[in-house]
Amino acid sequence: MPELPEVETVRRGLEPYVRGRRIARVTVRDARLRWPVPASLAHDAADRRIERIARRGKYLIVTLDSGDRMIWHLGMTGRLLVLDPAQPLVKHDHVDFLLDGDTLIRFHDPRRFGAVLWWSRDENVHPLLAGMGPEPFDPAFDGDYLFRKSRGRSVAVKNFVMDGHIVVGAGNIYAAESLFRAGIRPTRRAGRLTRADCARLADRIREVLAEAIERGGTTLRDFAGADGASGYFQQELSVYGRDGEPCRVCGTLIKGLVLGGRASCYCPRCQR
DNA sequence: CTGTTAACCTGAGTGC
DNA sequence: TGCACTCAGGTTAACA
Repeated sequence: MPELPEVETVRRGLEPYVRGRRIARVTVRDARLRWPVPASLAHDAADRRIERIARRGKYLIVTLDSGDRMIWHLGMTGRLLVLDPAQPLVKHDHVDFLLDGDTLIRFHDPRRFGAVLWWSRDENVHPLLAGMGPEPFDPAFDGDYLFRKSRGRSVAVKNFVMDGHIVVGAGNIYAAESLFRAGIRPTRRAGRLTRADCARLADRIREVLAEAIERGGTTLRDFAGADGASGYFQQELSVYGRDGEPCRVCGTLIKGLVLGGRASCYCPRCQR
């Protein structure tokens, strides 16, 4: 479910509720997530104060006053909701963070592709975050960067853009949408992009992600912000999930195909 | 190194 | 109503 805009929406929703708050109790009901929730996490996080919550790619990083951090990831179906502590449990409510006794942050994840991990202050870099590409809004991410990185690469540009080693945060939806706006077919080999293509693509990736954040993300099925509200960017989608429907720009039927094992859509006329 | 595929897991939707 | 089947927003392990 969540790509960068959805994770950022959750981060912004959580921030006012968690910043400066003390963790009274952590309850792990099911530790079997993408990686097991460390057995010591509940004890180690208890009584710590949350200094801030940041985002790196699709990971949320919760810094504690001890200097240790937690890494939260939503996988495909994860939710992090701010709730009243009396909120009844439902299926797939795997981890609770009770703050100062009156605010509950609840991690809910049917498919369990998400993660709740510990990042010790003794570890400078966490293995999951090492080797990640730049943030799309980092000045280091621009057309020149994309051009350099794509030289000699035969992979389809859509898979290239979704590769977290190249740039973080663009998943299946926003990769498709960025390529539409840039007028580039998802099947084009990355190494065949011109300098101008790369400049346009970098700009459109940033643009699409920024607009989606403004709309509170894209809700297709599962996604909800920390307050449980849906996003609205799905109304703005030009190609994702529109296989067989007319292009909003030229009327040509949107084409679907599978790239790197993922469903992809593009307009055969607008994208070359 | 690059590139491709399957795998992890559950639920929703479709067609018979 | 039930069953078999497909697909889903992410990521990585295993392979050629």
